[in-house]
Amino acid sequence: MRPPCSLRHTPGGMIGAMSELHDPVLRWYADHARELPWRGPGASPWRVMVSEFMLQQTPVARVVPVFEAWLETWPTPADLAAAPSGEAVRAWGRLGYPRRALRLHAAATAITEQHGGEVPDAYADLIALPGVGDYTASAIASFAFGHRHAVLDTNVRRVFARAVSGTEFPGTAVTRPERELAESLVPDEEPATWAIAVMELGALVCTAAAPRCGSCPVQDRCAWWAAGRPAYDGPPRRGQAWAGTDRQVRGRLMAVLRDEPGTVSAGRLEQAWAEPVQRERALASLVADGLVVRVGDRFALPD
DNA sequence: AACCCGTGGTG
DNA sequence: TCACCAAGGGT
Repeated sequence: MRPPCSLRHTPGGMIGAMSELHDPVLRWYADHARELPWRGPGASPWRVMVSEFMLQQTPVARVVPVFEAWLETWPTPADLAAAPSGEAVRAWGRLGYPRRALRLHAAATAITEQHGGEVPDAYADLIALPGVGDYTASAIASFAFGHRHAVLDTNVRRVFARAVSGTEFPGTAVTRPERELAESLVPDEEPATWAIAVMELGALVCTAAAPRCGSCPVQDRCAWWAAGRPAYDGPPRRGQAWAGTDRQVRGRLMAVLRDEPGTVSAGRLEQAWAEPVQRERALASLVADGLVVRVGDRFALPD
């Protein structure tokens, strides 16, 4: 039997609800964990790191094929660092937010130059890398190296919001009590398994839109369920405008550049978006981001 | 703190 | 159908 949950920290005085979560969640995970190419004993820290970059705001199903091809092409950080950043952007394909590809390339360069080509295991070294924030640093330190960290992603935050706090969704930003709760729940033994188990539960059962409470291992311990699944009552959560935004235009332009092996004429970009003011603004922002370079009167992905 | 950054699946 | 949202990070 696992020892009872640590009671060192008791935010909110919710010890009872907290300490009962571990065993059912871990048992559920043992039976329902997906086999993913960045999991398992064969998963190198680099594989974990690449997967975490790709999974930032992008669903698992879309990541898997790109991930496989990526690791085939660049099996180590040094391999990626040796390639032109534009090739990383091209290989990123349609995962979205292509600045992530640029940041992953920059992180690989930093790892090659400053860490002997090995993904660092310390949170402080990880979060210093481009494109690595609190979540990604915690995830790599935990999943790749087994370190004890609270891994707070959108899934984990939602599970704790419901099971412990009794609200349908967490707040916009991570609060101090929320972080302390998450940290208090991380077990001393196999903390990475706990982190990934809660995340998986949020991804497969305690989902945002249509939670499968009938299949949930902690339904009988869930504060939100006990309260009758009350509807979200917090501040309105901002939507993500799309049609007509610069993001849409940038996406159009990047799609053209990805699909061309060499340079692209200005005329070809005009076909992607007719309205000149917004097109030029978007193109300028792509150049400023380093996603596009001007080559004479033509355009291309960077070297 | 609020806003920006892609893309596509889904209920 | 269309609003919602997905293993966030940077500014």
